[in-house]
Amino acid sequence: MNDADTPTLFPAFGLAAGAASTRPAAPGQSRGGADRGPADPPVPGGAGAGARRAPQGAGRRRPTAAELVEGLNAPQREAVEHEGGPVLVVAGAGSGKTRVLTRRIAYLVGVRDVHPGSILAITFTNKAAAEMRTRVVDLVGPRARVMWVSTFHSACVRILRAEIGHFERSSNFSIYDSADSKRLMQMICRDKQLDPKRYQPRELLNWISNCKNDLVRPEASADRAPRGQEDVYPGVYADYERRLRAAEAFDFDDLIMETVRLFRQFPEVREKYRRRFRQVLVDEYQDTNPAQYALVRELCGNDPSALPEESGIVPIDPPELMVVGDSDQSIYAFRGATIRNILDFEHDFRGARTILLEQNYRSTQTVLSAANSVISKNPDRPKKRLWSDAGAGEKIVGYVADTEHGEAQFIADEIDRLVDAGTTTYGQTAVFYRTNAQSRAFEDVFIRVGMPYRVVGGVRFYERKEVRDAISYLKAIANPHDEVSVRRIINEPKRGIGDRAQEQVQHFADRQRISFGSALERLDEVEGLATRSLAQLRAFATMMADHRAMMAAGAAADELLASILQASGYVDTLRRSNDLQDESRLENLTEFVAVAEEFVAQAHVVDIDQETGRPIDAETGEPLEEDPDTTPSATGDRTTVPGQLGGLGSGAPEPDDSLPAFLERVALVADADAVPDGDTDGVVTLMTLHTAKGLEFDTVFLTGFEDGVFPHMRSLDNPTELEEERRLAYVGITRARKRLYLTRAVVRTQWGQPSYNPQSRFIADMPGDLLDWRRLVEPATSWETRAASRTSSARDRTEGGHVFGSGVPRGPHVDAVTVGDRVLHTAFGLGTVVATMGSGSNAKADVDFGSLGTKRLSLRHAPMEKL
DNA sequence: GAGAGTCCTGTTTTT
DNA sequence: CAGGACTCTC
Repeated sequence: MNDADTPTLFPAFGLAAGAASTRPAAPGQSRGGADRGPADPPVPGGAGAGARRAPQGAGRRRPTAAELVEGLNAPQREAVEHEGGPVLVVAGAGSGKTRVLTRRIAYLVGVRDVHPGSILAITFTNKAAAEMRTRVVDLVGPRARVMWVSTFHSACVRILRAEIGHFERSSNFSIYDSADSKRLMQMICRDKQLDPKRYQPRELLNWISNCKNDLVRPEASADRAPRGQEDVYPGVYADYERRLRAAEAFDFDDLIMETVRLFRQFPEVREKYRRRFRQVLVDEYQDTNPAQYALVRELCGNDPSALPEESGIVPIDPPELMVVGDSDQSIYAFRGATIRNILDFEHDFRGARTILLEQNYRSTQTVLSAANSVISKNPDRPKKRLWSDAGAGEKIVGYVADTEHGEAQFIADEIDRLVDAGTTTYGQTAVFYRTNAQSRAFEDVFIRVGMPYRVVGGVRFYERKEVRDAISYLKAIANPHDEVSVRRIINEPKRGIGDRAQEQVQHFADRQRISFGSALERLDEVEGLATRSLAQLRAFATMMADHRAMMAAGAAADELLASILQASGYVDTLRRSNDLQDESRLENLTEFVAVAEEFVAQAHVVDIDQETGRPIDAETGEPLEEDPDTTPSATGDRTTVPGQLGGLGSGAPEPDDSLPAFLERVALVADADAVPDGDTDGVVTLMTLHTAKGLEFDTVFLTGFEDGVFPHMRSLDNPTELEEERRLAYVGITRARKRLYLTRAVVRTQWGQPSYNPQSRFIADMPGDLLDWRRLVEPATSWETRAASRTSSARDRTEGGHVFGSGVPRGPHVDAVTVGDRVLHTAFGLGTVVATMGSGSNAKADVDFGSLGTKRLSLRHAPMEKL
């Protein structure tokens, strides 16, 4: 949490800031905190060398310009050295993008004498931010720490905490994640007595999120609502906003939208940040949404809205802007990202240049050729072609398993084989899948055969009930008005504050127009409470008040967490329980406390000189540079506060161990932040394709190559979504350095029922001669044997290994069916159509085969005929 | 007010 | 199949 500006602007809310900054570092925690993770060595030579570097003294030599561009190819170098107008770096997969970014920042600081405090670098994940910071610090020394390297969300929180007073809102706001938002929406739907069938919280939230991503406020949202919902949807949106505000909370999308709104409504504030950030860099630009684009535009555009005359502020020239991205790797359209942003960059930013990075340093040519041919099927794509001089390398291995377990078994066997042969290591191997649900089969098999693995994502740590409960306690302490959090834990563990009692409190709160939390402070005035309920409510209120007092007195986050878990009876309840699930809950809570302790320890990696109260470098003991003043003199407020250096939530030294700071970190961490760096722990990595973006492994297994799985079912009838799926395939393929496997299962259990999916169309998009099919379909089980032998294998095998070719089956099949039709299936026999879905080549039908059950069949592929 | 049992729905990706 | 929401009973 930044707080740098907070105390000056909002003394009343300054409690979070000061307490920690004078606290001396705990013994043993003051050293070497900043050099985790792989880093460029101090002398340029190549990214990713993992060695822990020696501490750098104050007298370390500045890298020279030549050193900073050493080993770069021409376009990379051009990007690093570029000076002046806006630049778009189109960085294909594996083209050294991160290297360019870090070297450029180092170059700015080391050669062009840009003050680190005037650099703003936006990354997609906190982990990427931390890594970038570390690398730059390695290159130019600790003073680089004062850079802002963070995600859009983190940067906006930091700005909002400092400036939200302009909107007359408290800087002590909570951040609602999607689960919180959902709960709030459920409350709203209940209160408005909306038919839960017609109005699903999730759907409403998605719609609202889209509005916010497009910077559309409730008043203006009517024409975006679905037909017939022009009143209800905007009404719900308005309500949602009201209640967020009452709870003093922002949801994820608000963080961006409100910052943009702030800049637009208060140009002098915008100008302040434009003056501060003279160098702006945005990574993964293809994944930005319209709101994020607007933010970049506010900060870096050359036509900012006019400043009020009376402010006397003369607008400053726009800062230098560099955005880096690859439209082929845009995979977040589903959450509002617009590929338009990168495609139109040159148009949006006057005088922009484009630099193309097409040489790939990661993969073999075989891998790249496959990736190129898949992605080239996307229409209207800016042409570019990745190339590599790494040589052809091994062929891509294809494998068709009978079931998802067969698929997993093959992969387990194959990994063991490769590792035994010394060809690769567990840590350099990854298994990717489209949806998290697919991880299960792999886990089952991997556990059975003793394969060391780790799953990234999936049931996220922070989504577990007990962890969320703990967080809610903390949030409720930090922000008494946070309705969602207070309500969540008021009766958790059960303490006899039931629905009735809560309703009465709510009722009172409504009548008094105060928050639920405030009503808890005035229990005596609440009518109709049973004596028992009243006593329990009082106890609860007292407990919370006590912890708020602790917080105000400067207690650190870990201390508060441990205390509330005890005081609330949460831990005791779990301990007493016989349910063995509760045992693991207890473990998770222990881990969560450890997370908090780690956070607090981190907070003190930046040492504070006790005499001067100024931050000193943990390694050298020398004073760190302060942030440059962020404030235009015209507004007169001073914002530089010692001890507030470092990037928020970015893995940088965090000089604030307070509860709000901890909550902020917790709210903004992504699962991707937990992704291990390469083979740090020597185990096979399992994750979704989305999570895989930005990573690389020697050996990659892409699984579930089936139409309906990947590409995902929901995209099959939508060309735009199909394009995104294809980009996802492109991302997956280009993760592989040396070996790539594509696997699929003939039959896989999906939502409890077997489903037969045809081969993914993406396979047909690759040249057949790149593929070496290790196994096709084996005469083993029921119908696919007969079906497959007739449709593909025998005939297609002769076509240069391009096995399933067009994927159009031979033999009996039907083009269309309607409900009630009787069909004869080659394997299942006589059946009755009970439902149909999709159309054209995606048409499917549910067919009741009596004792064999009902099966969903793709008409295109099902070997059956109409009777 | 709590807990057990049942229905039912939905299964993409995440800051 | 699983998780959540909802209902019913004690």
